[in-house]
Amino acid sequence: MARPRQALLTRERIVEAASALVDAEGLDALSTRRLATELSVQGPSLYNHFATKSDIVDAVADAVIEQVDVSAFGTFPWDEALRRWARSYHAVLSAHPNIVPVLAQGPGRRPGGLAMAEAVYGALVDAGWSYARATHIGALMRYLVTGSALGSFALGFDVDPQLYDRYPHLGHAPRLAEHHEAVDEGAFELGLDLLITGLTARYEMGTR
Amino acid sequence: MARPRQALLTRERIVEAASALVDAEGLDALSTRRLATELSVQGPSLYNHFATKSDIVDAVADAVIEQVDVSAFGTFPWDEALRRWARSYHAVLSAHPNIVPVLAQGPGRRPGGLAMAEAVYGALVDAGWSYARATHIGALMRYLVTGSALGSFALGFDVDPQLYDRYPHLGHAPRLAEHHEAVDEGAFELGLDLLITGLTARYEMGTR
DNA sequence: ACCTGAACACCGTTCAAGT
DNA sequence: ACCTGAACACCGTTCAAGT
Repeated sequence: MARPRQALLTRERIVEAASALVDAEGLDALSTRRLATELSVQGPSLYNHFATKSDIVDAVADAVIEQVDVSAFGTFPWDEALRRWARSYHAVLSAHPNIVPVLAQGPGRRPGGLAMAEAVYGALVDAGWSYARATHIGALMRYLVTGSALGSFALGFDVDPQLYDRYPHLGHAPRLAEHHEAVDEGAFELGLDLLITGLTARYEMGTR
Repeated sequence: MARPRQALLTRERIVEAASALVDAEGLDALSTRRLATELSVQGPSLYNHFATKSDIVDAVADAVIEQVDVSAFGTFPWDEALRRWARSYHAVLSAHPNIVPVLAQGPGRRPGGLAMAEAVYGALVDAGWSYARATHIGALMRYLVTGSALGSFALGFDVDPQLYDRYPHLGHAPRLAEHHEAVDEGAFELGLDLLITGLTARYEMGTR
């Protein structure tokens, strides 16, 4: 087969297959040859649609960010909007943890990432926050969300109980995994509440 | 050359060279062959000292964590200790950003990571925080520190000004890079202050 | 325009052979 | 015990050849 009259690949199909592969088996499992096999073509065919593998990864990352709901910024006061956006951002990234290392690097040139930054920053500035503080708040929210999505805290400890013999306070560590969702959610919600409550207090004091 | 009478390699020398390579050129530059070349041996020689490349990466990560100063937990009240530890943790990770994706996965079986967790968790529990809250606070601090060290917020935006024509609020984005240190530090310090202040308030209210 | 096979310069890891 | 060369099964990417 050389060129078929109907193209075998589209950017959309490639991104879909790549996303599924990353979600199912992780970033390391995404190789151009493996992805091509999944799409029933040969590796080099992908280069007719993307210039590099990195561009494919970026497209996967942006498809995830586009799922984040920023609509609250149009309909709620800044603090409630921030809370709703952060929860959506957190939920989306927690559903796709394998791509988080890419998202944690920032929006770069990705349209979805830039659109999200525009919505957040615009809403904060419109609410009266200084440019500097609006930037800090946007950064801080990204730190919290990517930091929590990047690695489950509760699953970050090896389950071998014997490992903790030398650490008197860590006896419960190997059993954290059993309720890791509650632990990770609890930590995120605590952080979100502390940040928003603290920001609201400062806002009302006029230190914006 | 077969076996020399004095071993050419030690685990220490391998970790040192690997750390230097990761710091200078990033995790992707760390290949067994490249690392071996740096040490004037052949690739397979490394396997006499480490079982897998992953074990080498873990050793590099733990060498970084061991630099974090946890001594404040013995000498200061929990809130001040938390603040001092977090700043040290942040400074160390910011000095070695390329290894942060590994650290963000948790301590696993790494002794340095476990020792740090022991110090933090122990101090919080001793101060009167519940097991659940102590876990949440430890998680939260890791989220903030790894999230901020993983990718500079200010450097996460492409510098091409034309890119921002469609985003009315992001006109300053390409110039964030000029003062990225101040921006990233400001966001981290804001976050740290909001978290500790909020935790202190809850502690004093008795909700531990 | 778009897919292919062949090729290049890489990977991590195994293993028998050497001292 | 520890280093080596050869080998295996992989990588990302280029490119001329095909329709």
